[in-house]
Amino acid sequence: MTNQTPGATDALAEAVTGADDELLRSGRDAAATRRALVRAARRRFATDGYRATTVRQIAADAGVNVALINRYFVSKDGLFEACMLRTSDELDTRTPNPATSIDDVIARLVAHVVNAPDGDDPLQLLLLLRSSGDENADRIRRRTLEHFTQRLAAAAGWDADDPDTAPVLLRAQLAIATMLGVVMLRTSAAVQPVASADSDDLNGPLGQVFRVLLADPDH
Amino acid sequence: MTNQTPGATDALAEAVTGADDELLRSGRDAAATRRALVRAARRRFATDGYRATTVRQIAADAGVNVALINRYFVSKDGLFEACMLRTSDELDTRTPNPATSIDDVIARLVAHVVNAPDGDDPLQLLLLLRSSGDENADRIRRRTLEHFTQRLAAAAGWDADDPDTAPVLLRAQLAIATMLGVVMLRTSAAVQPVASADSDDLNGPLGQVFRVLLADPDH
DNA sequence: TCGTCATGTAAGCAGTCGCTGACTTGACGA
DNA sequence: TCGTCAAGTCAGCGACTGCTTACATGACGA
Repeated sequence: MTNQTPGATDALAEAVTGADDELLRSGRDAAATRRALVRAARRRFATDGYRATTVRQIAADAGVNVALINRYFVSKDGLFEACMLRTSDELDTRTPNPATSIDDVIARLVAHVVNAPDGDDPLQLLLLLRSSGDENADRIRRRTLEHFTQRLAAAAGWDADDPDTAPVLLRAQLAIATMLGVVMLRTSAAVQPVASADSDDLNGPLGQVFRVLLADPDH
Repeated sequence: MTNQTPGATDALAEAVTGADDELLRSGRDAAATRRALVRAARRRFATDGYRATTVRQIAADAGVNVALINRYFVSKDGLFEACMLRTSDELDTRTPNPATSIDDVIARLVAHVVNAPDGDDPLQLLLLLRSSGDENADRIRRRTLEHFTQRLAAAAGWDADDPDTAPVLLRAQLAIATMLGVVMLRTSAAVQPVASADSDDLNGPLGQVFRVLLADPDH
């Protein structure tokens, strides 16, 4: 089962990096096609889930022929994996570094839940809760979440060499769980009142939760 | 599109109430068959999601012929709807009443997340995050979550006539979001360390979160 | 001008899905 | 003993799924 389609070997790496384009207008640009597919797929996978999303939908959203999904990403699973890597990458570049204050970290977490610079960022968080059943994609997902946990713990000012680092990681992960749960209720279930709550409504209580979980009492 | 199959009109109501049976041994008992189907379906829907679950899987799990799903629940969506109602019912009977202390309420919430009396209770919580795409089932889901929010707020000792009841409901909903997020990370993604954390590990931090969200400062 | 190859297209295959309709089986009262 | 009907079985239908294959198109160097 070696890779026979030309350009498919590095397709994943290429599609993961680089900025998103709008819907493809004219073809004959493989890189742009791959980006358009990943962009469309991430939206669909995040909102509808893996199984409910069809490759024909994704292709139509991207304005691209269906067969190109298999050409560039080998399979639907391959495209899903590329989406995971892309989200993992974005999460990495956006987590605040340890230099920032705890209040700033918390503020950015809340902002991440409410809305984000490019519009559909909370949805991308949901991708971390979707499973394709593919073992490889699931491993990436798990690794991304655990990596995010460590970076968040570090950003909160915790030392990785701390003897009791395990409970610290657990606390950071509970904060992530809260984020994911809130985004779920807001977008997937549209439950009131949290679905229509704005930044002002959420800042207080969410900030308290994150502070309880992440703030070092010694700070 | 009126109901033509005998017994299908009250099938939903009957299947929702009553205790679960084990896998069906010998047939000729419509009520038991319905219960076995709902029981098997709830497990599958909660763990694998709606689309990834096939009616043949459910029927096999229940030890029942596939066609009976359509006979008793009209459609796959109908069975899903019955599962929702069932979960809604269980959630209602299990939420503590306002008489209990806030500490007791919090302890029960944590227990709900970690594990439950009958074994797979946290999984049933996940059903509230699954969507079938069917409008009716989604409405039940939303209503169940909002009802659960109100009962939790009441159990925490908040007055429904409180002038600022909206932020109270929001706080209760954030607690529910945290529960759902944690269960998601534990069961669906199997992310460490939260996935292997036991009651002792979770009691402290989760209790703090729930207390911050639910505890009335005037109490 | 022509050969080459990356890029994109069109049609369809094999499999699975939810669901249906005609059938059999069994319990039970007259 | 037999008629009746709920309960359950069985084979298969139409639609849709992911994916493949054969082919068309355009850019570009020799």
